Amino acid sequence: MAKALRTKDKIIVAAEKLFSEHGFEQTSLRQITSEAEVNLASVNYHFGSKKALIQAVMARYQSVFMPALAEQLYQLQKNSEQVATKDVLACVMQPLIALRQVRIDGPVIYLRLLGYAYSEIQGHLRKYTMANYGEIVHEFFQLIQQANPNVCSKTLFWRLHFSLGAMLFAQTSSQALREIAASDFGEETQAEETLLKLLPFVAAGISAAEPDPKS
Amino acid sequence: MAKALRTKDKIIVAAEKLFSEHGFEQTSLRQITSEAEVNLASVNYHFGSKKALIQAVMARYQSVFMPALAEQLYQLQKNSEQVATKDVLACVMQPLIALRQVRIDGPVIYLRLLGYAYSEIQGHLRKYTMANYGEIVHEFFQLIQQANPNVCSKTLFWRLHFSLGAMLFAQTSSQALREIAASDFGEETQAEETLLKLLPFVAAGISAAEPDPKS
DNA sequence: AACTTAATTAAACGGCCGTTTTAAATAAGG
DNA sequence: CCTTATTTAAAACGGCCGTTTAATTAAGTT
Repeated sequence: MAKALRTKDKIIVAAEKLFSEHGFEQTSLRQITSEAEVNLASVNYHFGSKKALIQAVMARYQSVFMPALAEQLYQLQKNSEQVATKDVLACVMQPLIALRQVRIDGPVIYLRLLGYAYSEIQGHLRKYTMANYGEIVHEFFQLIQQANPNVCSKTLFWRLHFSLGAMLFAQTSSQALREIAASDFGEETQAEETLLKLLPFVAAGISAAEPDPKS
Repeated sequence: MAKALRTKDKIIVAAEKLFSEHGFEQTSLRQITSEAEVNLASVNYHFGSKKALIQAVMARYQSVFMPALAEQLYQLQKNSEQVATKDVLACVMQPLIALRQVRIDGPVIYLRLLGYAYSEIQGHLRKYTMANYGEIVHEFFQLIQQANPNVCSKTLFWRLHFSLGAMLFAQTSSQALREIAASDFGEETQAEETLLKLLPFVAAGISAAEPDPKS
């Protein structure tokens, strides 16, 4: 029984690493079981299928991140009458850091997984997220609207997805971009620094004045 | 000889469509040759390999887009002493529209191809682009710097890639997002409208004031 | 017209994929 | 200690992949 959990965990740990590095579909079960040093068939024994393994990996992070996000949003709307866009956005930082409890490099892993999940299994992840954590997502959106009363909801919807795209792209190609930045500007950029640079960018973009419709 | 060009073109047309819909690695040569109604082996005969086909597809669009972008940038810096961020960004619109001359839906196809190219073949596309059109990219960056003298170069580098990520993400998941937006807000969103919504977002993000380093 | 070159075709190659089946080893319960 | 599940292990399954081969057809040249 104790050994069994070991095997299952070894698969999860290896799968998270390889999925976050190469994406879901580009990672084969043979790569995962080789990295985990377990037998190929044990994946299907413990998880049923590759798709189920992917879901298990994602669910493990979502189940930690989403409740933590809900708590942050609750504290924000409780303690402040007038919320600012940057404060709502900042609510995602602590839950991200909380992912260290599932894995030391959990925050980075989760963001990269999210990026691949969005580009590879399109609507699937969104459907799962909305079904299980729809209220949290909805509350996040409401707070963003509250912070930007002069921007129409439809525009905010798009701008939030632009922001998501900026974050996921930056994370997915983070390593390559940081190398280029280092060779162009001489300074090293840390992975977490990227997220800090992102916040003012998306905060300004979300709150930008809507252009004249006659241009 | 006339028939030969037909086959080669039929492959290109089918490949562009399927690549832009499902990505490069997810699209098999058998899908392409089936869609094009040509023999499987003709891809390797006319292009040499799948990788060469991908490069041919991308090069066809880049060779139209990049010179057109260079012309726009030249006109901008020639006619205005003080350039604004939104004007530099607007320089990409006409070259995008010019892609209609390679295919009716060229602009959309090109952006989606770009998105997959960045996420799937990471450094490869960037290397190719810089080797062939490095000066144009560099001039674009210079104009952005010129328009934002108060933002340091390194920050602008990251913000431009955030912008690229926002655009590519919006295009890659454009169809799904537009469906969601339609069901949530009742109005249909056109594909081109998405790009217009993007401009003020990234313009504001790029020009955002840099935050205090002590936060 | 015959001949040379180019283009198309059908079939097969080796390789990796996710999954399943088989049997052996291990742990748990009576 | 023996029986019964549970877990690991190795091998094979069918399927799709990119690529190559060899034979056939079409086009171009003198």
